[in-house]
Amino acid sequence: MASDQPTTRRERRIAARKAQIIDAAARVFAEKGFHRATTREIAKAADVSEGTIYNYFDSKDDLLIGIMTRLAELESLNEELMEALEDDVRDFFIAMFRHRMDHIQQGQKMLQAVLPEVMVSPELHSRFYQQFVLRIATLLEQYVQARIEMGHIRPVDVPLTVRAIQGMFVGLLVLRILGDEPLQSGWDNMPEVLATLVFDGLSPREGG
Amino acid sequence: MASDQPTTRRERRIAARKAQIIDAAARVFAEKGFHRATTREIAKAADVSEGTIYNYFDSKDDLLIGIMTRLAELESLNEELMEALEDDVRDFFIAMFRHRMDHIQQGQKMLQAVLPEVMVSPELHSRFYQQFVLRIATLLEQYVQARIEMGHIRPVDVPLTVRAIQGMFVGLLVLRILGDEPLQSGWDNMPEVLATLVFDGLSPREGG
Amino acid sequence: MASDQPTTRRERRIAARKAQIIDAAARVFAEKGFHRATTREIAKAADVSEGTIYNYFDSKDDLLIGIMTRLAELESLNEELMEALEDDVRDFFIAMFRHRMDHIQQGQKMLQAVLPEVMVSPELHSRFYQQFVLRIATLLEQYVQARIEMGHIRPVDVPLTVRAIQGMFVGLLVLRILGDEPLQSGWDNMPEVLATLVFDGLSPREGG
Amino acid sequence: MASDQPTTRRERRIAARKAQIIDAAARVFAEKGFHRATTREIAKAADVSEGTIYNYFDSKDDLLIGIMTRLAELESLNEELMEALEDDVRDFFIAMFRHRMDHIQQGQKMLQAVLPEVMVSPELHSRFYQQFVLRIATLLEQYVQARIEMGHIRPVDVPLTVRAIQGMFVGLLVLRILGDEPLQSGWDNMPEVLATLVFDGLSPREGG
DNA sequence: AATGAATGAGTCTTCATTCAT
DNA sequence: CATGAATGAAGACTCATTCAT
Repeated sequence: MASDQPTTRRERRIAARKAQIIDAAARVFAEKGFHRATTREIAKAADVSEGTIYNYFDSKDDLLIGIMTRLAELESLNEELMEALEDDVRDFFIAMFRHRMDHIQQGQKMLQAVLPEVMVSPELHSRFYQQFVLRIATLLEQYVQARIEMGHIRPVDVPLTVRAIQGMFVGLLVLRILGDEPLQSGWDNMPEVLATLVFDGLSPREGG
Repeated sequence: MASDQPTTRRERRIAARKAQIIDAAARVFAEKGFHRATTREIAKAADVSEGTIYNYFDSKDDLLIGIMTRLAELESLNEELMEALEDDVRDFFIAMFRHRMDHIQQGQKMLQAVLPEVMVSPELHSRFYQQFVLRIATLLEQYVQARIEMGHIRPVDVPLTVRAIQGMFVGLLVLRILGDEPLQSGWDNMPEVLATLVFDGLSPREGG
Repeated sequence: MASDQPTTRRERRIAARKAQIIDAAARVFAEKGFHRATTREIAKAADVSEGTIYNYFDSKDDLLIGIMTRLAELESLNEELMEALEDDVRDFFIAMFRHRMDHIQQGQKMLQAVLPEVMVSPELHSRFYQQFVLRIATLLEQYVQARIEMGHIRPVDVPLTVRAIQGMFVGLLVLRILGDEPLQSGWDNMPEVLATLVFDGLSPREGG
Repeated sequence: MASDQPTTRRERRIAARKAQIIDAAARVFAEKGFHRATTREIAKAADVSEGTIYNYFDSKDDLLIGIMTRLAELESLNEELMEALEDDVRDFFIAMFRHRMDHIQQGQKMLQAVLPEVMVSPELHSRFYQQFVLRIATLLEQYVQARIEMGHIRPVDVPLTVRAIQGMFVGLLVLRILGDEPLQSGWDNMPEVLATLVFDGLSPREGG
């Protein structure tokens, strides 16, 4: 399913270098922002020369694309979560929430590097939106729609409800970036809190 | 009630100029991002010279602060919403949601200008966080806590639940910036959707 | 002898304003240097508006010319010193030295404002040189030449010797500007020291 | 004897580039003055790009510091002159005068670049004063004091006398910068003239 | 005659990108 | 492939000067 497993020694070396540079870039971008980060800093953080960066990436912008691509590879929503699809609705939500929270936590550096720039650059809007928002939104819409029809979820405006949930993740990421303390220390409890908030709201009234 | 009504002719002229420049800056920042926006563009958008900008603001950074300050002035959460405090819980939430959605819509340009930069500049983190997140969060926490004690809201982890709700607003703003279509066209219906999602989740089970 | 004694009330007012502005300019130039001094600062120091400066002077450069002119007016070498011309040679030198040292002390602000800029701007070179160096040099040359012929001064290379003496004054001004402490506190004794040095020489009196 | 001989190829290349840029800067500063000189001009004069300048110097100000440092390196007062210390007093003075005059002539561009700015910038005052004035002054004071005690020099106010001599050099540099013609053409004769003036004095030999 | 807001040309400085070694 | 010095375009900011009030 993954497109190109690097097989040859050469390909593996190249992939490793790219990863090394992307990691450094993500770290520096996250810390100082895309524009305040200089290629010099990134080179130093990656422990290579500035010139080397340009042997692997076309431009500074391309580094950002690289981070997004890397981030997308880490997205394994499908496999892990698909298994929970058949679970009880509530359990599925908890699983999904946990999955997203973990994902945000792991990828925070990269998301923090990418998100602000994405919000600002129309050319990146759709790339990011498609890659990270729409795919999940579509999936969720299908799921919710199906469960509504099965009577497991109260009838709601599906697209908007899904946006609200999606938005919550994005917003929690932003609050995290802004350094919100309760969120920081309570992060691990969020899946349950969200499940209670969202799911009990979605579930049909007891005794209905 | 407003602290300093500019009274003299001179003060009014200065305030007008500042507003004129801030509006232009917000527009340009929103469109191209803080760093890609040039002072020349802002000057042109404001129909003044570059030099004039610096007669009213210390630096480009200061323009951003100016936008935040302006945004904060538009915050009138208290007055309008306080009246709804005694309403039925559900009605209050709808009122609040509507209020926030309107606010986001009106201030989108400015928020779009400010938010990405705020996420990226540690010095701005706390300023923005205190001004736009924490104040509302604190208010909501108090409200929710009180209503829990009155039995109008199910016992929940108050701080985290409030973060989830706050996050939703922030996240919806981000999705809006990213150009999400369903959100765009369904924006006016969001208050009800959110109320259903969030409130019915908070309300104690019927017959409980 | 002075060209235009301002007689009418109007002329006196104008002259007063010019003096007020020139004083301020000299102070600010002396403190921060011509280029680092802004017209705004000068205006503030003169307690007028920036615009007013331009009602009395054509440009910032013109202010410098104004200071030089003012400085030249203070030069009254002739009158006071001419009386000493017939004195004993040694007494004349002491009188002259004292006169120059006083002059430097009084006009330091203005000289400090003017000299560095004069050294740097070829257009000002000759103006300053003619006004403040050559006139005195010529006078001294004539005096020394005459006294040599009278046997009161040892035969020397007159032009170069006079340059050396002139240079001493200029150089002492520079050292003063640089903040040399012994010079500062011993300034009043300099005339005698210089007279001993220049007139008697360092070598012990023969047969003394 | 010089502290750090650049040994590696890299160090030599860097030192050469710095020298190349400093020379250009000194030329341009001397001609137009520090503030009227643009980095663009300096770059052109040094035959490098503007950016390259900043690879070797932190700022335009730093170029001035660089010139001063370079100038200080050329100061070899000690070695060459120390040998003359034991000479006849008159011969020592001639040697010193010749040394200083040569030094001024060689370093005129750099001095002309540095001196006016030094007079104007309090931060540079002491740096220059210590480096170029005080060191020599102290040396001279010691010498004169010793010779007075040996009876080779008439008892005088040592610090002030030394200032007068120091001032003469500085002043002659200034007159040279101002384009004084007799000085220009007679420069090579100045050491003898100065020696006669300072050491013998103007007064005719008693009993001569 | 005085004011001071508006102007915009001019400058230092940064930094992504290139390329000779 | 790696390097890092060189490049120069671009941009924030300053400030002498003007002019409407």
